[in-house]
Amino acid sequence: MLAAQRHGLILQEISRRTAARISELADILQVSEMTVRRDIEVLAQRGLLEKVHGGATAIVGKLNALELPFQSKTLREELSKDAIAARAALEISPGASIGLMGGSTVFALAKLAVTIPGLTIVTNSLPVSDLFNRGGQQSQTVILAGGIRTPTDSFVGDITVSAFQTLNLEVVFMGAHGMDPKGGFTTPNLHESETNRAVIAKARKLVMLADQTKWGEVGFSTFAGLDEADLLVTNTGLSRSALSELRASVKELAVVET
Amino acid sequence: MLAAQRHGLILQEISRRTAARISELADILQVSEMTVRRDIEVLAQRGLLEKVHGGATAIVGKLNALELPFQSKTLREELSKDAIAARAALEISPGASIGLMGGSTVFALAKLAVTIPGLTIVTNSLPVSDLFNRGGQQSQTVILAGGIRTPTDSFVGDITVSAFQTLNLEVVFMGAHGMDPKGGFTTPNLHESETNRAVIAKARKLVMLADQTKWGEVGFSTFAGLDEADLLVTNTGLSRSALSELRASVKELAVVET
DNA sequence: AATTAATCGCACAAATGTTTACATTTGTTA
DNA sequence: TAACAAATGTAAACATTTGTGCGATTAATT
Repeated sequence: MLAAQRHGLILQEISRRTAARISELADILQVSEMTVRRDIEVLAQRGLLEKVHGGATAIVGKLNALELPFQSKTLREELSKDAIAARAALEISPGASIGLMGGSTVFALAKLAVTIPGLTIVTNSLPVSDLFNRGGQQSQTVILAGGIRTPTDSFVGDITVSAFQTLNLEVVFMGAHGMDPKGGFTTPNLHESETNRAVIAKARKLVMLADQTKWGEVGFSTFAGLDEADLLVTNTGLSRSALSELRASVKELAVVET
Repeated sequence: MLAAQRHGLILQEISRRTAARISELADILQVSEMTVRRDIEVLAQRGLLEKVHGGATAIVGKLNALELPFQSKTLREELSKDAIAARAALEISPGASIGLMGGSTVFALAKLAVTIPGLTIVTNSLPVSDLFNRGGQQSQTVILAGGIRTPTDSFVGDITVSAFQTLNLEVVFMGAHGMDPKGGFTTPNLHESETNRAVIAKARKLVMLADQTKWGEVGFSTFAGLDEADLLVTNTGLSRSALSELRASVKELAVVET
């Protein structure tokens, strides 16, 4: 891995979690602590993070407060999400009206969408709203569908649903906690599930985003069958049988390299 | 956990509760009391909190400015808002359904409302939602009315309005940028004005909050006449003639000492 | 006022993190 | 591919942070 890549990943990790310790970063990046120290040294020199005893933190005044939406999980997963998001972004044409539902994978897509001009975005995710609010284009319109707030700063419930129902979206992008031939797309949160179902019923085209770790997972509540996805974007790492099951179920399948 | 992270958490806790004792913090942070002492020592050195026997307290003006969303203009205005909010809070009974519209004065009220149990709160203000999200009670329900986001992190527009229209609120609390016998209650933001108008039309009881600096100000758009307020809470400092004009217009007038 | 309880802060040891200097690996160029 | 430069890893000396025990100090209670 290139030093520049490492630098990027360190910044990403720090901005995501507001802080990280040397040992963690060394472990994640599979390099020695000394190398991480040197990386942090130069990044601190450039004012991109702050070096503290034991690790590094995001710069207080900068975008740290905004960038902490989704915590934990591994960097590897993060890379998968980014790859999936990149493929999904091809489905967004400038000037389109799109829906972005809450979740970390869709958030990765949102990061790419901020540069696309003329979009009308409807989302139930506060992190997504924050993202466009901070870095979006003048030509974009962002509507946050309100409602009841979940621990992950998404909004769900009747109010949320009715906001989506007023608006006609060309594409809706959605993540899932689980993806299974029998269980379909699932989530552990019942309210989120209801909200998703209502949005799907209204959507003209549904693009599901789910990395290979979701396969075989069945959450508490199903909000869609596999066959309801007009396009499923996932990444390599699924077994041959899983792929053929998916290919048979979803209308279109895209598998990206991680 | 990094020392820097601990410092952040301590400040957060202090700002939320205005004070905390060493033993509590040590328990929360899972470190020894001595470590908390040392942390508090450096934070006090930096002027971020005040060290007292038994723990630490927030510094009156300073910490609020860092954590809270609305820039403190003068200290006097801040105190006025708090006094007005205290009076307005009397209109909230436990278990009530209330509306809290965006604005710094209403936010001051929201800070008091977090301790009232059983409330159902509908707001178009992200800062208010954040406030309850962080410090609210289990028994409270908070609904954020989504829509288009303004620079002050309120939401406005059709979506916002329809969220309010679904719900029946006992009282709605609202601020204004201007208050004038001819101009009525005004704001410089047209969309905000439209949203306010729609909410007022639905509200059973309207409580307006406006300090004396608002008197005579006429913003771009009027959203209500003075006579539409069921209760106006303001503070001392208005002229005799202003008071008599207000008394004649609004249904009920409360003037608080600053 | 006397007594009790809680809190404070010092000193030291243990654990953790940093730095320096040098060895090793990896990449680049003639 | 030899020679060199750059990047990375290793290890020992050094510095910082943290926890603990304990007497001194402050608040609370009788």
